[in-house]
Formats: sequence, structure tokens, C-alpha cells
Amino acid sequence: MDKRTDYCGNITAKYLDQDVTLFGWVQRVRNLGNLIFIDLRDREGIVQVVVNKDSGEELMAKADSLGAEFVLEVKGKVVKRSSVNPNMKTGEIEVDANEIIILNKAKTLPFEIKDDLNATEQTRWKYRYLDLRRPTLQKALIMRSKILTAVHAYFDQAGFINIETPQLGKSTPEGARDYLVPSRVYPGSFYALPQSPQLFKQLLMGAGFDKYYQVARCFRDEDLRGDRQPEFTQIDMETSFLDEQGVQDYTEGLLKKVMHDVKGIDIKLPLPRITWDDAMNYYGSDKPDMRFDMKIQNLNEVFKDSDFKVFKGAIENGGFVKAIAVPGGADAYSRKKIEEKQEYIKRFHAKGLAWAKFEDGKFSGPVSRFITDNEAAQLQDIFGLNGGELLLFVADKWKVCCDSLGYLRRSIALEQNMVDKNDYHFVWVVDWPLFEYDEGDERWIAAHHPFTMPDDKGIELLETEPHKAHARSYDIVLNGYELGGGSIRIHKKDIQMKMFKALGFTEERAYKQFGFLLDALDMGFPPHAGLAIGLDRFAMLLAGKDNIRDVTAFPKNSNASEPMMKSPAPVAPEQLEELGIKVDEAKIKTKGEN
RNA sequence: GGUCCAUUGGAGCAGUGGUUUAUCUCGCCUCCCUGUCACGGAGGAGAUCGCGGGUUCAAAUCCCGCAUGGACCGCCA
Repeated sequence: MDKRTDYCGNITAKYLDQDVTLFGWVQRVRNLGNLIFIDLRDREGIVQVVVNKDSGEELMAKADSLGAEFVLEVKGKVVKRSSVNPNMKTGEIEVDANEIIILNKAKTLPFEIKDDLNATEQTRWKYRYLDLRRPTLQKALIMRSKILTAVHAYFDQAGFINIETPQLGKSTPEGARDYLVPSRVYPGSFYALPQSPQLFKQLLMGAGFDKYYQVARCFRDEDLRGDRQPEFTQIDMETSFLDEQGVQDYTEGLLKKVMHDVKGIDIKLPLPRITWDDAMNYYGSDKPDMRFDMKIQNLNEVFKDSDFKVFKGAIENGGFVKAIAVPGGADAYSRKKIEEKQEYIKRFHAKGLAWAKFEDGKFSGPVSRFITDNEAAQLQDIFGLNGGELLLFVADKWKVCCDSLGYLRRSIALEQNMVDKNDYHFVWVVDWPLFEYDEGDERWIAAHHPFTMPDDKGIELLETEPHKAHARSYDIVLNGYELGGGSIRIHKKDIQMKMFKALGFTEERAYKQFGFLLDALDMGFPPHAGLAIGLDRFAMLLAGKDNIRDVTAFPKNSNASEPMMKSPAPVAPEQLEELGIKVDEAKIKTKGEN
């Protein structure tokens, strides 16, 4: 077994007077002349090693020669400190060294190993193995491991079967762009890496594994964001014979266990639910952040006879006047800051941002002169104004109002510290539209995916007015992030075919792409439903990070390359030849050294 | 595909046309120090200011292009 007595960070008073063997990295050496302190670090923390004249000249010389990040084996005796450091877990004791073995030296590192470092991300990615030595990242990855442990324990205990599905699959036209893998055996043909195990897990229901789960790696060749990597991990589940409530119950049980085991937080079940319509109308988002209130209000009734052209015009054109009231915003937001916000919401196609401040019982600001006494009274009532509020109005099409005010609501709440970082507020978003309009392709596409069951009314609407149909799908949202989503799936061939047709597939094309599924549905396929949770986002939120790269050991940068190994990279001509692939030289992008 | 921001010793920054032999903090090297823990003290080394071009008597500084990194939009069923 281990030569190591325990991790450095675990050497507390319980080891007092014992001889210990430790392994670790030199965090810092403090040489006081005839007394040398060495902070020895490993993944669990730091312990102080002490060497002095009594340790012998040889040991003193060796301790003096140590540099940052040298790798040591230290043997010594745990003793009480003469001056305790209450800020350290191991601060009551120190290790009086009698032997130090330098296992490896380190040259001067590109940056220091500490949490409050200010190295640029560029430097951090290049030396990711050093970056990962930082305690905050060690903690984040250890937390991610704990989440997975809880997940496996939960599903095993609940009778779910863990089944792996292929990584080498087939490209399908719907959804995100696929990562392709060329076939050597069939030159000119390609596997696609899975965007999710969706069809495989449905087919496993057809096979009779009525409770399935998998921690599945998924791939999408789309541009990156702080909460999006080209490869990511889903906690994927599927069940037969359960309805929405059944799937949500299992999901809630899972979330409760993870929150308990990982964060020591007991969440209250059942989790709250909100319809998609309400989420959009009151929070301006299909993934509402419920940690704070500041609801968006519809003011069409208030301003239906308004003298303000902008408000009146929006309403007359079938649009809306909506607003939020920011508590304390009258002082916190200058004209300049509001104008910055106005500039930002132009990306949601908002034409402007009207505003008014409510202080001492009356409105001020550019819009205030259009607000009649009657309207002012209504506004006070609707928003429950107490004074000091900033009202932000957007008058536009429904979607523009929602997007703009949804953004303003959340960004202002975060700026004004209206949100407790340690608060975890889950919410189900239910009753989604089945389709959404793709402005680019000018066609209707599945809001969730093409295998989602419409509700009863939606099935009837499929052939007549499909865009009015609602879906039996549900998202689980945490603190403004889409944590996961799922749905009741279509298990009848005729409904699935109607769905494909509503998406613009011909019958031939539907068979060509998804014939195996249509066949399967026709051979005794059980009703089934499932859900998938994004592990990376979950870990990010529980670790209190705002970027999934901080919970991913070796992430890709925003250009989808990995700056340490420098992937992707060209391959040898022979490899291409074997695959029957010729590269278009004109498309090659020269990449500089990073 | 688009918009914006950044790039200055090993790391992070200051420096908006000329008293700058480029600032400060950390790190690094040498010496001193027996209770430090962000140890302290003294001294020292280390930079063709991302690359290429232009404007100017003069460019880290202004302009153009490129590269790299980041944020955002598009995209992400």
C-alpha cells in the first residue's frame, strides 16, 4: 500500500508525535537563516515542514536549495507549533523533517501556483497541467467526481441499467453540425460522433431495458461559449411506462441526492414549475433565474391610450409595452449606464430603452412627461413602488420585449448583487411549443427534437397548424442556466411520420434517414420518456464558476482548439491517402504558434 | 461569418507623439536573518513594447493589414 501516511492537507493534530511520510510540491520556502520553513502542497492542502540547525547541516543545505514546485518526499515527526496559524487546517502542527528526498526539480514556472493568480487565460491554457495544480481547480474537479459518484449510486439504487451506446454513429440532418470521422473501410463514408445518445436510448426502450442511464460524452461542431464546449457530458436517462411526473420525480430524486452529497444542501421537493409562456412573459427567458423576483410586467392595459408615440405605436402594431422596476435603481443607474444598457439590447433588435425614475412619489426622467397621473397610479400599484426604483420600458414585438427585458433583469440583478451565490433555485419549465421558426432557413424546426410527443391537441394540429402545437417536454433550469431537458417521446409510427412531415420531410426521406426508428416503433414499442442533464454546467454551477472550462480538465479554447497539445492538427499524407481524402489547400487556415 | 476588447522582462500591469537609460507588484539570482506562514532586510539580473507595413524630424503611443487570446451576435434539434 501507500508509503504516504496521508495527504499534506490532512496532517492535523491527530498525527501529533507520529512519524509521517509525505509527498508533495513545494509551495513556498521561507528561509530565516538558521530556520527554514517549507510549505508542502498536495491536492488536499498545505502542511508546514520545518528544518533547523538541529536537523543537521546536510538537511539545512538541502532545504535551502529547494525551489518552488520541487517534488519532495518528506519524512519527519508531527510536532506542535510554537506559533499556531488559525487560518490553516493544518495550522496547529508542523512536520519536523528528518529526511527530504528531492524527487524532481522544477525550473521557474510561467506563473505561480495560487488561486488569486492573474495570468491570462492564454498562458493558463498553454500550461494547463500547472493551472490544474491550483487549489480552486483541484476542488472543482474533485467536486465533479463527487457528482458522478452520487449519480451512479442513485441510478443503481433506483434500478437503472447503465448501458453504453456507440460513439461512432451516423450523421443526421437535424440539429447541430456533426463531428465526422472518416471510414477507412468505406472510403468516402463517415461516422458521426453522437450529439446525444437520443435514438439509441429510445431503441433501448424498444429492447425492454425500461430504465436506462448513461454518463454519455456528446459532440457538437458549433461555436463555443462560456457554457458550451464542442465535447461535453450528459447524464442521460430514459424510462418506459412513465409520464412527465414519473420522469420528473426520478430527476428530482437525483438532484436532491447530488445537492446533499456534494454541497450538503437539502433541497425541497417537489421543485416549482412554470409554464414556458409564464417564463417568457414574467422572466423574459426560457431558462429563468428564479433567485430573485423583479418580474417583467405587461403594461399594454396601462398605456393603451398613451400620448407617448413609441408606446402607443407598439401596442397598435400588435406589440407590447413591458417593463421591470429595479429597486434602488434610481441611484444606482446614471443616464450613461442606462444608455450602455440600451446599446446592448440592440442586439435583440430593440429600438430603444425608455426609462423613468420613481422618487419622492413622482416620476422623473425622459419618459416621465408622458406618464399621466392615472398611469402613474397604475404603475405604482403594478410594481408596488416604494421609491428609489428605476423603471425600464421596452415597447416592441413580443419576442424583442422578452429578450431585452429578460437580459436587463438578470444582468442588473447580478450587477447589483441581488443574487446570493450560494442559493440554488431549481425550476421546471413545462408546456413548451413543439416548433420554433428558423429565421435563417425560413422553416419550422423542432423546438426540442423531432421525437418529442405533442400534447393531445398538438397531435391534431400536426397536419393543420403545427406551429400552434405544444410539446410534452420539460426543462430543468438552475439559476438561469438550462441544466437539462427531456420529453415524452413519440412511440407510435403514425405520429412520428406526421411529425417528420410537419418538419418538411417527404415520406421517402423520413424512411431513408430514420427508417430503423419507424420500423422499430411498429414492432411493439413501449411508451417512453426521458431526460438528460448537462454535467458540465451542473458542475460549473455547484463549483461557483461561470465557465465550464473551469470544471473541464482539458478544455478547448473559444476557437475550438486545445492550446496545450495544439489540436486539431494536420495529419500525415499517408493517413489521408488511406482514407481516400484530399484536402482543399485553399481552405487551409494558417495557424500561428500560440 | 460578424461586432467589440486585449497583446509591454518569467507572470500581471503603468505608460495617448519627445526629460522614459519604459513604471510598479510578484517571481528569479546573490548575501544577511531561529518562529515564519503573502516572512523580513540589502543588492542584482532580466524587455529588439505580438508580427508586417505606413504617417512623422521623432512611434510602445497615431493609421492599415495580419496573428493569437477573450467576450458577444449568428450558430447550438
